[in-house]
Amino acid sequence: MKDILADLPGYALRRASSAMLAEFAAKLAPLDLRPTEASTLVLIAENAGITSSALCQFLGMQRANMVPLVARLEQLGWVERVALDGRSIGLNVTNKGQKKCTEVRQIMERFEQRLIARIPEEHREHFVPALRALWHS
Amino acid sequence: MKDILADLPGYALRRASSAMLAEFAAKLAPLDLRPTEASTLVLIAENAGITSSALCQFLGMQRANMVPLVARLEQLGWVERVALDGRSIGLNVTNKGQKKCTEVRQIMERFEQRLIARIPEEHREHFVPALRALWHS
DNA sequence: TATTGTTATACTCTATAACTATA
DNA sequence: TATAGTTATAGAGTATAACAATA
Repeated sequence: MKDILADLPGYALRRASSAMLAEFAAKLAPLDLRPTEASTLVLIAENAGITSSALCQFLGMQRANMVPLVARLEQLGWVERVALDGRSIGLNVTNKGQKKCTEVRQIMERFEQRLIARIPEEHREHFVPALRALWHS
Repeated sequence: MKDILADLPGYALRRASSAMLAEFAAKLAPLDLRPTEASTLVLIAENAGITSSALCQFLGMQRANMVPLVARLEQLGWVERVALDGRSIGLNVTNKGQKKCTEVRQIMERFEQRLIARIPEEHREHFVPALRALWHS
């Protein structure tokens, strides 16, 4: 089998990313949270009162896609919305949500540590800088 | 804005991957091919007579998802199917498909070169090895 | 009995277009 | 006039379950 894709950085990037995302999703599944929901919850917790728009700008997604996402977190009682003015709505994590958030953070940290551990030591320090060079440009 | 995700390798991996994939998809769009279709076409070209199952095993996807993919390539007249026995079907790229494949390869190579160029020189050699460590385990 | 190809279905993430209410 | 939130819709990738036909 000719493996002409395996040496392509773009292809390796895609495969590694989807493998890691699937693993992360599996770890989150017991909490009934998708990766995007988990990231959103954690970001709201760290930035009390943030608006949906600011969140989207930061996460690099469209505002429209945040609507059902926040709606679900609100319905679960983990996030609450407070009108800032007649147009903007600040997001906060509830007490109940804080507990969930702690669990999420634990899973995230464990996951990230295991991910790093899998990268051979001599490549580790280069990993995030290389990724950020692609992401921020 | 507290940026607690930005330093997480898993998050950086996901952002970089989705950014690059979107860019790759945009480059392929004029050929009316999605990234997965392009990879499939190129792999068939390099492995004449390969079966759908083998292709899926290599690409890390489910057989079921290959069906509409190959069907489209066949309908476009770029791939043809030849029964190997009563059960397996070998895939080949047609002459018409070879021309498209050359275009795809050009776009892929240009894309990969630009991707590599964006990574600061001192991190470059570490990039694919780190990704492969995540992907193959 | 295991494998190949297939159908049907659903989930996750993401995008665009268009609308409304407000700043 | 630009922005925040929203609705509706679609597309791309992927997964599972179940099935028929064949090895």
